[in-house]
Amino acid sequence: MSNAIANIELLQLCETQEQLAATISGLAGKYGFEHWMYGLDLPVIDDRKQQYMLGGYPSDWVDHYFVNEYLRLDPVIAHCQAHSTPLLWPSTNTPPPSTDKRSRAVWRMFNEAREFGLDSGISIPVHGLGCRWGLMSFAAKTPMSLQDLQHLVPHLHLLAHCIHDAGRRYAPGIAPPATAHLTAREIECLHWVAAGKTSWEIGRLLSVAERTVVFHLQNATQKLGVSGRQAAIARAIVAGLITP
Amino acid sequence: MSNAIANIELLQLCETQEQLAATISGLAGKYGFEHWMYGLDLPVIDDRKQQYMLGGYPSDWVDHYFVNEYLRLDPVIAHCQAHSTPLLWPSTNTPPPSTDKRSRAVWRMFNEAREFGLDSGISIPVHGLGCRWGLMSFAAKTPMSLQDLQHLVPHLHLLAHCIHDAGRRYAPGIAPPATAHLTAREIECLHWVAAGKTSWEIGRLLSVAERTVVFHLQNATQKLGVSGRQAAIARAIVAGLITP
DNA sequence: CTGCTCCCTGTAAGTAATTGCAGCTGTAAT
DNA sequence: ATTACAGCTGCAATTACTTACAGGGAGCAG
Repeated sequence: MSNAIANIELLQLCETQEQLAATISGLAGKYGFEHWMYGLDLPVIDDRKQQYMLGGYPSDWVDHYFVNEYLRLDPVIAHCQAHSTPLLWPSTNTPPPSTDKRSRAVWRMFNEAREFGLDSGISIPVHGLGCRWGLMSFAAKTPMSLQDLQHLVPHLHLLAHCIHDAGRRYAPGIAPPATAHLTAREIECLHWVAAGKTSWEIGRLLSVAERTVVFHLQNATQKLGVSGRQAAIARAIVAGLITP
Repeated sequence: MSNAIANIELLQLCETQEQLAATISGLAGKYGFEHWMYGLDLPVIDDRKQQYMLGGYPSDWVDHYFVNEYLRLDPVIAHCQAHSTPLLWPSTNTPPPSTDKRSRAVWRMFNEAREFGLDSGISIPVHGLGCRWGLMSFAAKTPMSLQDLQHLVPHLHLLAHCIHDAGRRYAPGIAPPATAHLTAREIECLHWVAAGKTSWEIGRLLSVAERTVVFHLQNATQKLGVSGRQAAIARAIVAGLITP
Protein backbone atom coordinates (compact mmCIF):
# COMPACT_ATOMS: atom_id res chain seq x y z
CA MET A 1 0.00 0.00 0.00
CA SER A 2 1.50 3.28 -1.07
CA ASN A 3 1.84 6.12 1.34
CA ALA A 4 -1.41 8.01 1.67
CA ILE A 5 0.30 11.27 2.54
CA ALA A 6 2.51 11.16 -0.51
CA ASN A 7 -0.63 10.80 -2.64
CA ILE A 8 -2.15 13.88 -1.12
CA GLU A 9 0.91 15.91 -1.79
CA LEU A 10 0.77 14.86 -5.41
CA LEU A 11 -2.74 16.25 -5.66
CA GLN A 12 -1.80 19.56 -4.16
CA LEU A 13 0.90 20.05 -6.75
CA CYS A 14 -1.59 19.93 -9.61
CA GLU A 15 -2.08 23.27 -11.26
CA THR A 16 -4.62 22.49 -13.96
CA GLN A 17 -7.71 20.38 -14.14
CA GLU A 18 -6.01 18.09 -16.66
CA GLN A 19 -3.03 17.54 -14.38
CA LEU A 20 -5.36 16.73 -11.54
CA ALA A 21 -7.28 14.22 -13.63
CA ALA A 22 -4.08 12.55 -14.78
CA THR A 23 -2.80 12.31 -11.23
CA ILE A 24 -6.01 10.78 -10.00
CA SER A 25 -6.00 8.27 -12.85
CA GLY A 26 -2.52 7.23 -11.81
CA LEU A 27 -3.52 6.78 -8.19
CA ALA A 28 -6.72 4.93 -9.02
CA GLY A 29 -4.72 2.58 -11.23
CA LYS A 30 -2.36 1.81 -8.40
CA TYR A 31 -5.31 0.71 -6.30
CA GLY A 32 -6.61 -1.49 -9.13
CA PHE A 33 -9.37 0.66 -10.59
CA GLU A 34 -9.64 1.36 -14.28
CA HIS A 35 -12.35 3.97 -13.90
CA TRP A 36 -13.12 6.79 -11.54
CA MET A 37 -15.44 9.73 -11.44
CA TYR A 38 -15.88 12.81 -9.35
CA GLY A 39 -19.28 14.47 -9.48
CA LEU A 40 -20.38 17.66 -7.74
CA ASP A 41 -23.80 19.33 -7.63
CA LEU A 42 -25.60 16.49 -9.30
CA PRO A 43 -29.06 17.57 -10.41
CA VAL A 44 -30.90 14.87 -8.50
CA ILE A 45 -34.00 16.95 -8.01
CA ASP A 46 -33.23 20.38 -9.32
CA ASP A 47 -32.77 20.11 -13.07
CA ARG A 48 -31.38 23.58 -13.43
CA LYS A 49 -28.46 22.84 -11.17
CA GLN A 50 -25.30 22.67 -13.15
CA GLN A 51 -23.20 19.72 -12.28
CA TYR A 52 -19.46 19.50 -12.34
CA MET A 53 -17.90 16.26 -13.38
CA LEU A 54 -14.37 15.10 -13.71
CA GLY A 55 -13.21 11.64 -14.47
CA GLY A 56 -12.77 8.67 -16.61
CA TYR A 57 -16.00 6.76 -16.70
CA PRO A 58 -16.76 5.33 -20.15
CA SER A 59 -18.59 8.11 -21.95
CA ASP A 60 -21.06 5.64 -23.42
CA TRP A 61 -22.12 4.69 -19.94
CA VAL A 62 -22.39 8.27 -18.76
CA ASP A 63 -24.64 9.09 -21.70
CA HIS A 64 -26.75 6.03 -21.09
CA TYR A 65 -26.95 6.92 -17.41
CA PHE A 66 -28.26 10.42 -17.95
CA VAL A 67 -30.59 9.54 -20.81
CA ASN A 68 -32.31 7.01 -18.59
CA GLU A 69 -32.40 9.41 -15.65
CA TYR A 70 -30.59 6.95 -13.46
CA LEU A 71 -29.66 9.78 -11.10
CA ARG A 72 -33.10 9.48 -9.56
CA LEU A 73 -32.94 5.70 -9.40
CA ASP A 74 -29.37 5.02 -8.36
CA PRO A 75 -29.19 3.93 -4.71
CA VAL A 76 -25.57 5.03 -4.63
CA ILE A 77 -26.64 8.62 -5.24
CA ALA A 78 -29.33 8.43 -2.58
CA HIS A 79 -26.85 7.07 -0.06
CA CYS A 80 -24.24 9.69 -0.80
CA GLN A 81 -26.68 12.54 -0.47
CA ALA A 82 -27.75 11.55 2.99
CA HIS A 83 -24.66 9.90 4.46
CA SER A 84 -20.97 10.40 4.98
CA THR A 85 -19.90 6.79 4.88
CA PRO A 86 -18.58 4.97 1.82
CA LEU A 87 -20.69 2.53 -0.11
CA LEU A 88 -19.10 -0.64 -1.48
CA TRP A 89 -20.54 -2.40 -4.48
CA PRO A 90 -18.69 -5.70 -4.77
CA SER A 91 -19.02 -8.05 -7.67
CA THR A 92 -22.26 -9.99 -7.34
CA ASN A 93 -24.40 -12.21 -9.42
CA THR A 94 -27.75 -12.25 -7.69
CA PRO A 95 -31.00 -13.23 -9.39
CA PRO A 96 -33.38 -10.40 -10.23
CA PRO A 97 -35.67 -9.50 -7.32
CA SER A 98 -39.22 -10.44 -8.05
CA THR A 99 -41.64 -8.23 -6.23
CA ASP A 100 -40.64 -4.59 -6.32
CA LYS A 101 -40.67 -2.69 -9.59
CA ARG A 102 -38.04 -0.24 -8.47
CA SER A 103 -35.74 -2.96 -7.14
CA ARG A 104 -35.81 -4.67 -10.50
CA ALA A 105 -34.92 -1.44 -12.27
CA VAL A 106 -31.97 -1.00 -9.92
CA TRP A 107 -30.87 -4.57 -10.52
CA ARG A 108 -31.04 -3.98 -14.26
CA MET A 109 -29.03 -0.77 -13.95
CA PHE A 110 -26.18 -2.50 -12.13
CA ASN A 111 -26.15 -5.25 -14.73
CA GLU A 112 -25.93 -2.70 -17.51
CA ALA A 113 -23.08 -0.97 -15.72
CA ARG A 114 -21.24 -4.27 -15.64
CA GLU A 115 -21.51 -4.55 -19.38
CA PHE A 116 -19.97 -1.12 -19.72
CA GLY A 117 -16.94 -2.19 -17.72
CA LEU A 118 -18.02 -1.14 -14.24
CA ASP A 119 -18.10 -4.41 -12.39
CA SER A 120 -17.40 -3.51 -8.81
CA GLY A 121 -16.23 -0.51 -6.93
CA ILE A 122 -16.68 1.96 -4.15
CA SER A 123 -18.43 5.31 -3.88
CA ILE A 124 -17.53 7.93 -1.34
CA PRO A 125 -19.78 10.87 -0.46
CA VAL A 126 -18.10 14.22 -0.09
CA HIS A 127 -19.92 17.04 1.61
CA GLY A 128 -18.56 20.53 1.84
CA LEU A 129 -19.26 24.10 2.72
CA GLY A 130 -22.47 25.63 1.50
CA CYS A 131 -24.54 22.49 1.20
CA ARG A 132 -22.52 21.41 -1.79
CA TRP A 133 -22.06 17.70 -2.03
CA GLY A 134 -20.80 15.22 -4.49
CA LEU A 135 -19.29 11.81 -4.72
CA MET A 136 -16.13 10.11 -5.78
CA SER A 137 -16.46 6.67 -7.32
CA PHE A 138 -13.79 4.14 -8.15
CA ALA A 139 -14.72 1.24 -10.41
CA ALA A 140 -12.93 -1.89 -11.54
CA LYS A 141 -13.50 -3.87 -14.71
CA THR A 142 -12.32 -7.09 -13.14
CA PRO A 143 -14.39 -8.41 -10.24
CA MET A 144 -13.38 -7.41 -6.74
CA SER A 145 -14.70 -9.07 -3.64
CA LEU A 146 -16.06 -7.28 -0.62
CA GLN A 147 -12.84 -8.10 1.20
CA ASP A 148 -10.76 -6.70 -1.63
CA LEU A 149 -12.62 -3.43 -1.39
CA GLN A 150 -12.72 -3.27 2.39
CA HIS A 151 -9.05 -2.94 2.96
CA LEU A 152 -8.82 -0.15 0.40
CA VAL A 153 -11.57 1.87 2.02
CA PRO A 154 -9.58 4.03 4.44
CA HIS A 155 -7.11 5.13 1.81
CA LEU A 156 -9.71 5.81 -0.86
CA HIS A 157 -11.89 7.66 1.59
CA LEU A 158 -9.14 10.05 2.52
CA LEU A 159 -8.10 10.35 -1.09
CA ALA A 160 -11.63 11.29 -2.16
CA HIS A 161 -11.79 14.12 0.34
CA CYS A 162 -8.42 15.44 -0.71
CA ILE A 163 -9.54 15.37 -4.32
CA HIS A 164 -12.64 17.27 -3.29
CA ASP A 165 -10.54 19.98 -1.68
CA ALA A 166 -8.15 20.04 -4.60
CA GLY A 167 -10.84 19.96 -7.25
CA ARG A 168 -13.00 22.72 -5.89
CA ARG A 169 -10.59 25.17 -7.38
CA TYR A 170 -11.93 24.26 -10.80
CA ALA A 171 -15.62 23.74 -10.15
CA PRO A 172 -17.66 26.82 -11.04
CA GLY A 173 -19.30 28.90 -8.37
CA ILE A 174 -17.03 27.91 -5.56
CA ALA A 175 -15.76 31.42 -5.63
CA PRO A 176 -14.79 32.80 -2.24
CA PRO A 177 -18.03 32.73 -0.27
CA ALA A 178 -17.17 36.31 0.58
CA THR A 179 -17.75 35.83 4.26
CA ALA A 180 -18.82 39.39 4.84
CA HIS A 181 -18.32 40.62 8.34
CA LEU A 182 -21.80 40.75 9.77
CA THR A 183 -22.49 42.02 13.26
CA ALA A 184 -24.10 39.89 15.93
CA ARG A 185 -27.40 41.72 15.60
CA GLU A 186 -27.48 41.28 11.87
CA ILE A 187 -26.96 37.55 12.15
CA GLU A 188 -29.56 37.34 14.88
CA CYS A 189 -32.12 39.04 12.67
CA LEU A 190 -31.26 36.84 9.70
CA HIS A 191 -31.67 33.81 11.89
CA TRP A 192 -35.21 34.69 12.84
CA VAL A 193 -36.15 35.84 9.40
CA ALA A 194 -35.07 32.45 8.05
CA ALA A 195 -37.36 30.89 10.62
CA GLY A 196 -40.28 32.73 9.07
CA LYS A 197 -40.70 35.57 11.54
CA THR A 198 -41.78 39.01 10.42
CA SER A 199 -39.88 42.17 11.22
CA TRP A 200 -42.41 43.09 13.86
CA GLU A 201 -42.17 39.69 15.56
CA ILE A 202 -38.38 39.85 15.59
CA GLY A 203 -38.65 43.28 17.15
CA ARG A 204 -40.65 41.73 20.00
CA LEU A 205 -38.12 38.91 20.36
CA LEU A 206 -35.14 41.25 20.56
CA SER A 207 -36.99 43.98 22.42
CA VAL A 208 -36.31 46.62 19.83
CA ALA A 209 -38.45 48.56 17.41
CA GLU A 210 -39.59 46.99 14.18
CA ARG A 211 -37.69 49.70 12.40
CA THR A 212 -34.44 48.57 13.96
CA VAL A 213 -34.90 45.05 12.69
CA VAL A 214 -35.49 46.40 9.22
CA PHE A 215 -32.34 48.45 9.61
CA HIS A 216 -30.18 45.47 10.54
CA LEU A 217 -31.56 43.31 7.77
CA GLN A 218 -30.97 46.11 5.34
CA ASN A 219 -27.34 46.32 6.38
CA ALA A 220 -26.93 42.57 6.25
CA THR A 221 -28.42 42.39 2.77
CA GLN A 222 -26.09 45.08 1.58
CA LYS A 223 -23.03 43.46 3.12
CA LEU A 224 -23.91 40.14 1.51
CA GLY A 225 -24.06 41.91 -1.80
CA VAL A 226 -27.58 40.86 -2.71
CA SER A 227 -30.92 42.53 -3.07
CA GLY A 228 -33.83 41.37 -1.02
CA ARG A 229 -34.26 39.55 2.20
CA GLN A 230 -34.76 36.21 0.52
CA ALA A 231 -31.47 36.29 -1.30
CA ALA A 232 -29.81 37.35 1.93
CA ILE A 233 -31.11 34.24 3.66
CA ALA A 234 -29.81 32.00 0.91
CA ARG A 235 -26.40 33.64 1.02
CA ALA A 236 -26.19 33.54 4.78
CA ILE A 237 -26.99 29.85 4.86
CA VAL A 238 -24.49 28.78 2.24
CA ALA A 239 -21.85 30.97 3.86
CA GLY A 240 -22.45 29.18 7.15
CA LEU A 241 -23.52 32.33 8.95
CA ILE A 242 -26.81 30.84 10.10
CA THR A 243 -28.11 27.29 10.52
CA PRO A 244 -31.89 27.15 10.54
CA MET B 1 -3.22 -1.62 12.85
CA SER B 2 -6.63 -3.02 13.60
CA ASN B 3 -9.16 -3.66 10.91
CA ALA B 4 -10.96 -0.49 9.96
CA ILE B 5 -14.12 -2.28 8.91
CA ALA B 6 -14.38 -4.12 12.19
CA ASN B 7 -14.25 -0.75 13.95
CA ILE B 8 -17.13 0.58 11.91
CA GLU B 9 -19.26 -2.40 12.71
CA LEU B 10 -18.63 -1.83 16.38
CA LEU B 11 -19.99 1.70 16.05
CA GLN B 12 -23.12 0.58 14.30
CA LEU B 13 -23.95 -1.78 17.11
CA CYS B 14 -24.13 1.02 19.67
CA GLU B 15 -27.64 1.72 20.83
CA THR B 16 -27.15 4.55 23.26
CA GLN B 17 -25.04 7.66 23.33
CA GLU B 18 -23.09 6.26 26.28
CA GLN B 19 -22.30 3.03 24.49
CA LEU B 20 -21.14 5.01 21.49
CA ALA B 21 -18.86 7.18 23.62
CA ALA B 22 -17.39 4.14 25.34
CA THR B 23 -16.74 2.43 22.02
CA ILE B 24 -15.04 5.48 20.58
CA SER B 25 -12.87 5.81 23.69
CA GLY B 26 -11.77 2.25 23.21
CA LEU B 27 -10.88 2.79 19.58
CA ALA B 28 -9.10 6.08 20.22
CA GLY B 29 -7.06 4.40 22.91
CA LYS B 30 -5.97 1.68 20.52
CA TYR B 31 -4.60 4.34 18.23
CA GLY B 32 -2.73 5.99 21.09
CA PHE B 33 -5.01 8.91 21.93
CA GLU B 34 -6.12 9.63 25.48
CA HIS B 35 -8.63 12.28 24.47
CA TRP B 36 -11.16 12.74 21.71
CA MET B 37 -14.03 15.03 21.00
CA TYR B 38 -16.86 15.20 18.53
CA GLY B 39 -18.47 18.61 18.07
CA LEU B 40 -21.39 19.48 15.84
CA ASP B 41 -23.00 22.86 15.11
CA LEU B 42 -20.35 24.84 16.89
CA PRO B 43 -21.50 28.43 17.43
CA VAL B 44 -18.56 30.02 15.66
CA ILE B 45 -20.47 33.07 14.56
CA ASP B 46 -24.03 32.51 15.50
CA ASP B 47 -24.25 32.51 19.29
CA ARG B 48 -27.76 31.19 19.35
CA LYS B 49 -26.80 27.98 17.61
CA GLN B 50 -26.94 25.06 19.97
CA GLN B 51 -23.94 22.86 19.72
CA TYR B 52 -23.81 19.14 20.26
CA MET B 53 -20.72 17.72 21.86
CA LEU B 54 -19.67 14.25 22.75
CA GLY B 55 -16.33 13.22 24.03
CA GLY B 56 -13.63 13.04 26.55
CA TYR B 57 -11.68 16.27 26.45
CA PRO B 58 -10.67 17.45 29.91
CA SER B 59 -13.59 19.48 31.14
CA ASP B 60 -11.27 22.13 32.58
CA TRP B 61 -9.91 22.75 29.12
CA VAL B 62 -13.34 22.87 27.53
CA ASP B 63 -14.45 25.47 30.06
CA HIS B 64 -11.31 27.48 29.55
CA TYR B 65 -11.78 27.21 25.80
CA PHE B 66 -15.29 28.59 25.76
CA VAL B 67 -14.71 31.25 28.41
CA ASN B 68 -11.92 32.68 26.30
CA GLU B 69 -13.98 32.41 23.11
CA TYR B 70 -11.29 30.34 21.46
CA LEU B 71 -13.83 29.12 18.92
CA ARG B 72 -13.30 32.35 17.03
CA LEU B 73 -9.54 32.17 17.31
CA ASP B 74 -8.80 28.50 16.81
CA PRO B 75 -7.30 27.87 13.37
CA VAL B 76 -8.43 24.26 13.61
CA ILE B 77 -12.04 25.40 13.67
CA ALA B 78 -11.52 27.73 10.73
CA HIS B 79 -9.91 24.97 8.71
CA CYS B 80 -12.63 22.46 9.47
CA GLN B 81 -15.40 24.85 8.52
CA ALA B 82 -13.99 25.48 5.06
CA HIS B 83 -12.22 22.25 4.20
CA SER B 84 -12.71 18.52 4.07
CA THR B 85 -9.15 17.48 4.72
CA PRO B 86 -7.72 16.53 8.12
CA LEU B 87 -5.51 18.88 10.04
CA LEU B 88 -2.53 17.48 11.95
CA TRP B 89 -1.12 19.27 14.92
CA PRO B 90 2.08 17.49 15.83
CA SER B 91 4.08 18.19 18.92
CA THR B 92 6.08 21.35 18.38
CA ASN B 93 8.09 23.76 20.41
CA THR B 94 8.37 26.85 18.27
CA PRO B 95 9.21 30.28 19.65
CA PRO B 96 6.33 32.74 19.86
CA PRO B 97 5.81 34.66 16.63
CA SER B 98 6.71 38.29 16.99
CA THR B 99 4.72 40.49 14.69
CA ASP B 100 1.11 39.48 14.47
CA LYS B 101 -1.15 39.89 17.46
CA ARG B 102 -3.49 37.13 16.41
CA SER B 103 -0.67 34.68 15.71
CA ARG B 104 0.66 35.19 19.20
CA ALA B 105 -2.76 34.52 20.70
CA VAL B 106 -2.98 31.30 18.71
CA TRP B 107 0.48 30.28 19.85
CA ARG B 108 -0.55 30.91 23.44
CA MET B 109 -3.71 28.87 23.00
CA PHE B 110 -1.83 25.82 21.78
CA ASN B 111 0.60 26.12 24.67
CA GLU B 112 -2.25 26.24 27.13
CA ALA B 113 -3.79 23.18 25.50
CA ARG B 114 -0.55 21.35 26.02
CA GLU B 115 -0.68 22.11 29.73
CA PHE B 116 -4.15 20.59 29.86
CA GLY B 117 -2.89 17.34 28.40
CA LEU B 118 -3.53 17.97 24.71
CA ASP B 119 -0.07 17.85 23.26
CA SER B 120 -0.57 16.72 19.71
CA GLY B 121 -3.33 15.28 17.63
CA ILE B 122 -5.45 15.37 14.56
CA SER B 123 -8.71 17.08 13.70
CA ILE B 124 -11.05 15.86 11.00
CA PRO B 125 -13.81 18.00 9.53
CA VAL B 126 -17.12 16.29 8.99
CA HIS B 127 -19.73 17.87 6.76
CA GLY B 128 -23.16 16.49 6.28
CA LEU B 129 -26.59 17.06 4.93
CA GLY B 130 -28.22 20.38 5.58
CA CYS B 131 -25.16 22.52 5.99
CA ARG B 132 -24.41 20.89 9.29
CA TRP B 133 -20.77 20.47 10.00
CA GLY B 134 -18.60 19.49 12.88
CA LEU B 135 -15.26 18.04 13.70
CA MET B 136 -13.74 15.03 15.31
CA SER B 137 -10.50 15.54 17.18
CA PHE B 138 -8.12 12.99 18.61
CA ALA B 139 -5.50 14.21 21.05
CA ALA B 140 -2.54 12.59 22.75
CA LYS B 141 -0.94 13.56 26.03
CA THR B 142 2.43 12.22 25.00
CA PRO B 143 4.12 13.92 22.06
CA MET B 144 3.53 12.45 18.62
CA SER B 145 5.54 13.41 15.59
CA LEU B 146 4.14 14.36 12.22
CA GLN B 147 5.10 10.93 10.93
CA ASP B 148 3.36 9.23 13.82
CA LEU B 149 0.17 11.03 12.96
CA GLN B 150 0.45 10.67 9.21
CA HIS B 151 0.13 6.96 9.06
CA LEU B 152 -2.91 7.03 11.29
CA VAL B 153 -4.70 9.56 9.12
CA PRO B 154 -6.59 7.28 6.71
CA HIS B 155 -8.03 5.14 9.47
CA LEU B 156 -8.97 8.04 11.71
CA HIS B 157 -10.50 9.92 8.82
CA LEU B 158 -12.80 7.07 7.95
CA LEU B 159 -13.54 6.47 11.59
CA ALA B 160 -14.54 10.10 12.11
CA HIS B 161 -17.06 9.97 9.30
CA CYS B 162 -18.53 6.75 10.58
CA ILE B 163 -18.87 8.29 14.00
CA HIS B 164 -20.60 11.24 12.41
CA ASP B 165 -23.13 8.97 10.75
CA ALA B 166 -23.56 6.93 13.90
CA GLY B 167 -23.78 9.94 16.20
CA ARG B 168 -26.33 11.93 14.26
CA ARG B 169 -28.96 9.72 15.75
CA TYR B 170 -28.44 11.48 19.07
CA ALA B 171 -27.81 15.05 18.05
CA PRO B 172 -30.92 17.19 18.32
CA GLY B 173 -32.66 18.50 15.24
CA ILE B 174 -31.39 15.93 12.82
CA ALA B 175 -34.95 14.81 12.52
CA PRO B 176 -35.87 13.51 9.10
CA PRO B 177 -35.44 16.49 6.78
CA ALA B 178 -38.94 15.65 5.61
CA THR B 179 -38.04 15.75 1.97
CA ALA B 180 -41.47 16.81 0.85
CA HIS B 181 -42.31 15.91 -2.69
CA LEU B 182 -42.13 19.21 -4.53
CA THR B 183 -42.94 19.49 -8.21
CA ALA B 184 -40.44 20.70 -10.79
CA ARG B 185 -42.16 24.05 -11.10
CA GLU B 186 -42.18 24.59 -7.37
CA ILE B 187 -38.48 23.93 -7.14
CA GLU B 188 -37.85 26.16 -10.10
CA CYS B 189 -39.69 29.02 -8.46
CA LEU B 190 -37.92 28.48 -5.15
CA HIS B 191 -34.62 28.56 -6.97
CA TRP B 192 -35.26 31.97 -8.45
CA VAL B 193 -36.78 33.35 -5.31
CA ALA B 194 -33.63 32.38 -3.43
CA ALA B 195 -31.70 34.31 -6.06
CA GLY B 196 -33.61 37.43 -5.11
CA LYS B 197 -36.10 37.61 -7.95
CA THR B 198 -39.63 38.89 -7.40
CA SER B 199 -42.72 36.95 -8.37
CA TRP B 200 -43.22 39.15 -11.39
CA GLU B 201 -39.64 38.63 -12.59
CA ILE B 202 -39.93 34.87 -12.21
CA GLY B 203 -43.11 35.03 -14.21
CA ARG B 204 -41.15 36.62 -17.03
CA LEU B 205 -38.39 34.00 -16.76
CA LEU B 206 -40.81 31.07 -16.87
CA SER B 207 -43.22 32.73 -19.28
CA VAL B 208 -46.15 32.44 -16.96
CA ALA B 209 -48.30 34.91 -15.08
CA GLU B 210 -47.11 36.41 -11.83
CA ARG B 211 -50.10 34.81 -10.19
CA THR B 212 -48.89 31.37 -11.19
CA VAL B 213 -45.54 31.90 -9.55
CA VAL B 214 -47.29 32.96 -6.38
CA PHE B 215 -49.38 29.85 -6.64
CA HIS B 216 -46.41 27.51 -6.91
CA LEU B 217 -44.56 29.17 -4.09
CA GLN B 218 -47.64 28.96 -1.97
CA ASN B 219 -47.86 25.24 -2.56
CA ALA B 220 -44.17 24.76 -1.93
CA THR B 221 -44.36 26.69 1.33
CA GLN B 222 -47.26 24.56 2.46
CA LYS B 223 -45.57 21.28 1.52
CA LEU B 224 -42.44 22.30 3.40
CA GLY B 225 -44.58 22.92 6.44
CA VAL B 226 -43.52 26.48 7.03
CA SER B 227 -45.09 29.88 6.78
CA GLY B 228 -43.62 32.50 4.53
CA ARG B 229 -41.43 32.47 1.51
CA GLN B 230 -38.31 33.15 3.53
CA ALA B 231 -38.71 30.09 5.72
CA ALA B 232 -39.43 28.05 2.60
CA ILE B 233 -36.10 29.07 1.13
CA ALA B 234 -34.25 28.08 4.28
CA ARG B 235 -35.99 24.71 4.38
CA ALA B 236 -35.43 24.03 0.72
CA ILE B 237 -31.74 24.75 1.01
CA VAL B 238 -31.08 22.57 4.02
CA ALA B 239 -33.15 19.78 2.49
CA GLY B 240 -30.95 19.93 -0.58
CA LEU B 241 -33.82 20.82 -2.89
CA ILE B 242 -32.08 23.90 -4.23
CA THR B 243 -28.47 25.08 -4.37
CA PRO B 244 -28.22 28.81 -4.87
C1' DC C 1 -10.75 64.72 21.16
C1' DT C 2 -11.77 62.89 16.87
C1' DG C 3 -13.02 59.42 14.07
C1' DC C 4 -14.91 54.96 13.79
C1' DT C 5 -18.30 51.17 14.34
C1' DC C 6 -22.28 49.33 16.22
C1' DC C 7 -26.70 49.97 17.89
C1' DC C 8 -30.91 52.26 17.94
C1' DT C 9 -35.32 54.98 16.16
C1' DG C 10 -38.72 57.80 13.47
C1' DT C 11 -41.83 59.17 9.06
C1' DA C 12 -43.57 58.28 4.57
C1' DA C 13 -44.25 56.62 -0.13
C1' DG C 14 -43.93 52.89 -3.03
C1' DT C 15 -43.51 48.01 -4.04
C1' DA C 16 -44.09 43.13 -3.11
C1' DA C 17 -46.04 39.20 -0.65
C1' DT C 18 -50.00 36.66 1.52
C1' DT C 19 -54.49 34.87 1.37
C1' DG C 20 -59.18 34.49 0.21
C1' DC C 21 -62.28 33.57 -3.68
C1' DA C 22 -63.24 31.05 -8.37
C1' DG C 23 -62.12 28.75 -12.68
C1' DC C 24 -59.49 26.48 -16.82
C1' DT C 25 -56.42 22.74 -19.31
C1' DG C 26 -53.90 18.37 -20.18
C1' DT C 27 -51.97 13.87 -18.84
C1' DA C 28 -51.78 9.58 -16.53
C1' DA C 29 -53.53 5.94 -13.87
C1' DT C 30 -57.63 2.96 -12.01
C1' DA D 1 -64.57 7.32 -18.10
C1' DT D 2 -63.85 8.97 -13.90
C1' DT D 3 -60.53 10.44 -10.71
C1' DA D 4 -56.31 12.65 -9.45
C1' DC D 5 -52.81 15.77 -9.96
C1' DA D 6 -49.81 19.20 -11.96
C1' DG D 7 -49.92 23.39 -14.11
C1' DC D 8 -52.09 27.57 -15.13
C1' DT D 9 -54.85 32.25 -14.41
C1' DG D 10 -57.68 36.28 -12.65
C1' DC D 11 -59.37 39.75 -8.92
C1' DA D 12 -59.23 41.95 -4.44
C1' DA D 13 -58.01 43.07 0.40
C1' DT D 14 -54.67 42.96 3.80
C1' DT D 15 -50.22 42.66 5.47
C1' DA D 16 -45.27 42.97 5.01
C1' DC D 17 -41.09 44.55 2.91
C1' DT D 18 -38.04 48.22 0.54
C1' DT D 19 -36.10 52.54 0.29
C1' DA D 20 -35.12 57.33 1.05
C1' DC D 21 -35.29 60.95 4.15
C1' DA D 22 -33.63 62.18 9.03
C1' DG D 23 -31.44 61.69 13.67
C1' DG D 24 -29.11 60.24 18.74
C1' DG D 25 -26.13 57.42 22.00
C1' DA D 26 -22.28 54.16 23.65
C1' DG D 27 -17.76 52.38 23.32
C1' DC D 28 -13.11 52.09 21.64
C1' DA D 29 -8.45 53.32 19.30
C1' DG D 30 -5.25 56.56 17.48
